[in-house]
This record gives sequence, C-alpha cells and structure tokens, in this order.
Amino acid sequence: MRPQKVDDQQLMAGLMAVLRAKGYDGASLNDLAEATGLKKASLYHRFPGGKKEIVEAVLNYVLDWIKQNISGILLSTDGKPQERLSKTLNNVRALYNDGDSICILRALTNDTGLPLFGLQIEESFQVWLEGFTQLGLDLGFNKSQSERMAREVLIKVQGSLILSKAMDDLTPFQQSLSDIEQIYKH
Amino acid sequence: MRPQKVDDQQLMAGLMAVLRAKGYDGASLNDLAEATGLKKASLYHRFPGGKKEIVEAVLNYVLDWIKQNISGILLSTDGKPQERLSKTLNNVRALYNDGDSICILRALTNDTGLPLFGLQIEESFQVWLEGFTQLGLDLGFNKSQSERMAREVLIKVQGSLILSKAMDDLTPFQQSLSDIEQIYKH
DNA sequence: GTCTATAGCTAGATAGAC
DNA sequence: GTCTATCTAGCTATAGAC
Repeated sequence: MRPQKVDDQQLMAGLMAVLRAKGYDGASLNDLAEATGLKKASLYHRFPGGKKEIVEAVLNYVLDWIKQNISGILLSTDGKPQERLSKTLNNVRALYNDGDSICILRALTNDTGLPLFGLQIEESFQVWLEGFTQLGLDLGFNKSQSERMAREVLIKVQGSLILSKAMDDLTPFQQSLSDIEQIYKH
Repeated sequence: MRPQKVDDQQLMAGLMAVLRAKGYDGASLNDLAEATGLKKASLYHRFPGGKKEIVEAVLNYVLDWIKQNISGILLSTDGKPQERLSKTLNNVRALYNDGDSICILRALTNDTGLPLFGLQIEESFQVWLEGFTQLGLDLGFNKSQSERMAREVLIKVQGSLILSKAMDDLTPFQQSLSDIEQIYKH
C-alpha cells in the first residue's frame, strides 16, 4: 500500500479545527480537505461514510482526549486532589486555547447535530461530569454536592466560552477557570 | 398593493425558530420559507439582501426583545428590585422554553456567524449585561461586584442551556435560574 | 492511498407572470 | 406581494487512473 500522507493524529487535529469553528453544516468537505492537506476523495477513502463518519471519528477522538486529560486525571489517586484539579484546569485551558476556541461539543449541540451525534455528545459530557464529581468526593463533599459542583464546572466553562467569543474578550473564560479552582477550596 | 400574507411578527417568529435551531449554515431558505408559510421568492421581496439580511432583521428583533423584556425591566424603577428580577427571570424562562430552546445568539457565535453578525450579537449581550449590572447596583452591590454578577448570570444561562440540551435534561437550566435568584439575595 | 474528473443534487439568488 | 420557473455555484458523493 501507499504510505499515508498525513497520520491519524494530524488528520484529527485538522478535522476538529474546522468542525468546531464552523459546525456540522458550515464545514464543507472542501474545508475539511483543505485543513488536512488531503483531497476530498482521499477523505472518503479514510472515512467511507462521508462527513457523518468523519464527525463520529472526531467525537471519538474528543472522548478519548477527555478521558485522558480530564476524567483520567481526576479519577486517579496521584498527588493531592488540588494538584489534580490544577493539572486538569490547565488541560482545559489548552483545549480551548485560553478561551479563544469554540467547543466542538457545543458546536454540534443543535437540531442538525443532536439527531446524528447526540449520544456521543452526551457521553463526553457525562465522562467530564464523572471526573469532577469524583474530585468533589475526594475533597470531602457529599455526593449530591459533588454532582452539583461538577455541573457548575461545565456550565461555567461552556457559558464563559460563549461570552468570551461574543464579547471578543478572554477574561470571562479565564476568570471562570479561576472561580472553579476557588469553588473546590473549603 | 397586495396584502401581506403573514405579518412581521409571525414572520420573525418563524425565521427565528429555524435559525436558532439550525444555525446560519444549517438554515436553508427553503427551511425559512416553509417555517413562515411564504415561498423563497417572497422572502427575497421582504429581505432583498437574502439570508444575511434575514438574520440581521431577526437579530434586531431579538435586541428589541431583550430591551423590552430584560434590560427595560431591570433599568426601570417599578416595584422592588427583587420583583424586577423575578419578572425578568420569568421572561428568560419563556424565551428559552424552560431550557428546551437554543439561544440564537449562541447559534450564531461561530466562525461563520461572527464575521457577519458579531457586532449585533455583542450589542445584545451588552444590553443584557447592563440590565443585570443595574440590578446589582440597585441591591447595594458596588460597581465591580455588579458587573461580575451580571457576567455570571449570562454564563449560567448560556452554559446551562448547553448542558440541558446535551444531556436532554432541563434541570440544569431550571436550577441555574433559581441559583441566579439566590445570588442577588444578600 | 491519493489523486483528477465528474455525476447528481441542493443551495442561494433572480426573472417575470399575476 | 406572492408566486412558478430557472440560473449558477457549491455541495456530497462516486468512478476510475496511478
């Protein structure tokens, strides 16, 4: 076989960048091809199911990333809980480019994306919530408090990303991440 | 002239429903025509600038709605501040169908919508913020506290809408609106 | 595995009858 | 003011050469 022109890692990065910036309907296969350096027909070779399969693959990649860089850290027992939180929040900052990038889960959470990818989106949010719920428990909060705080984290992250984008000002996002760190201090 | 088949109010309602559900790229002129009961060519008669002008008109309508039902109430001096807050939050619940509807400002806050409508989106958010900032001042909080609380309101609303949609569970939104009421209690 | 070329379709937008 | 009919461009997807 011919060698792959771009490896899976590069491919996913390019596809995700376009999808989270433009959404499902706004991202054309030409956009996706251009961002990855492949031609349309080559994308169909890698993803025979077309755009739908591309998004499914990217969402699997996102879920894996969350498991590795969010919930995986928070569910581990390395170091102190506060250190796990700091590490996780730094990964969140990197994921969203300090508040400048749109969340791909958000970009797909509309009436065109949800019927196609709702289950995958829900799973990613669920895994994220489970990580932060465990953090609350590790810090001595009870179950219902911990679950509530985990929801609050997601709400702050998603809400501040929208506000930062709309106002063209990264401080809401950055402030919100600081606030999250405070929430978990007794 | 011929009579209008649908009045401006109905027209805006139909257009907004499609746009916030599907976003700018996802909403086709056929979708918009079907939702309003007009044909494509008739939409072009009302909005010669096409889809872009349609969205601009809808965003003007949204801004007016926010001025009337959010900031207008919070900037008034009718009744007690807490009553103004309750009334405003009920309007917010109605706007988003208790958490089931997507925010059109959010739906347009991506790399296809922002270059076209960024200024209008920012203005709507700004007006919303000014209303809640005044509420904080009326309740005795200082300026920087009031501004921070106003941002927190928008973050909670936008973030909980996303979480509610993604998890198919309206409680995050409803809980967040209750939380907002608590924030403003001394 | 990647590419060029193209099929088939739907998009946004326009012309012109009524 | 609304409609049917139509244009062109761009879309998703496929065929087949290398």
